[in-house]
Amino acid sequence: MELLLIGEVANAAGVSVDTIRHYERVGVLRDVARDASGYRRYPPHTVERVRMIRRALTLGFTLDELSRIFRQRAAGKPPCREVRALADRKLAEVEERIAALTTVRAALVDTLSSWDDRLRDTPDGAFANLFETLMEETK
Amino acid sequence: MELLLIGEVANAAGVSVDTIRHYERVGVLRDVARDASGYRRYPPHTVERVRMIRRALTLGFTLDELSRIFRQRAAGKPPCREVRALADRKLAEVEERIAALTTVRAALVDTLSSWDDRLRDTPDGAFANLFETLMEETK
DNA sequence: GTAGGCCATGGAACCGGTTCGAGGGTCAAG
DNA sequence: CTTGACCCTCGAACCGGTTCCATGGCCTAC
Repeated sequence: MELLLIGEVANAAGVSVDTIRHYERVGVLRDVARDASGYRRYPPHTVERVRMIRRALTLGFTLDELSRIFRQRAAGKPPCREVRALADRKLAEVEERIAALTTVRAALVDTLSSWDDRLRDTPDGAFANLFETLMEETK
Repeated sequence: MELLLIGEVANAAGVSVDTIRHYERVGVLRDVARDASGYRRYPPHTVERVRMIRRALTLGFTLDELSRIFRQRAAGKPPCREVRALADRKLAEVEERIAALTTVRAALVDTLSSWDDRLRDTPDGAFANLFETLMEETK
């Protein structure tokens, strides 16, 4: 089987070589064999591994969590139940953030409409003092 | 009129004294008079100003943007229209983030259900290799 | 006069993932 | 033998808002 250079892996996975080395450093990619020149040589499935990491990141997992999970797995202790529980917490977090952002969006829409009212009554070049209106809406 | 100490302002506005000094440093609070001991003495309406800043932050404005706006206003150039346009962009950003998070949430829900399927078939103490399933869902 | 609470300063740490920089090897093509 | 595209390491910068640190002055009360 042909082993890949770091740049090939990076390219195929759509990340930078720095990112690959970073992943190794924090332990989500394991140390890999080196050729005579000291270059890292990766088995092809590493690309999938990197993509999997990226996907886990977008789902809200952190590199630190992934590294802990992989370490635990390498130690022969299947972390599946913990992983499942962790994903559950991620879901709760995402839902919280959506809720918070939805509130923000509503507030922003309100703010915009009140600003537009105010701007209609403010001649060009005058001060509408928009930010001063921010407080009344708070309550 | 009684002037407030920094701790009093911080307390009333629900932030730390460090935050107040930070706001001064980045220019969202203007430099304020000092008493004989070198202590900052704030007019009471500063508390409202700090609350306004916090509210603007929750709406997605950055300290840097606020500082620019305040500077422009202090220079006699009403930034109202620009501020309005900026808020519009903030709204768009918030909506983008909500959309992104909604996608993530759906993916997470899918992931959880497929993991649960898999866990049902995996005896305790065995490896379910949950993360390996992450890629198929991508496409 | 000393303890405890407030205030001052400038600079650094924190979060997490990524990128960049300096300084230096390896290798193939022209 | 030089050019250019790779690769290596280790450490630091970046984003933004907040907090923390060391070091020191001020003020009140016991």
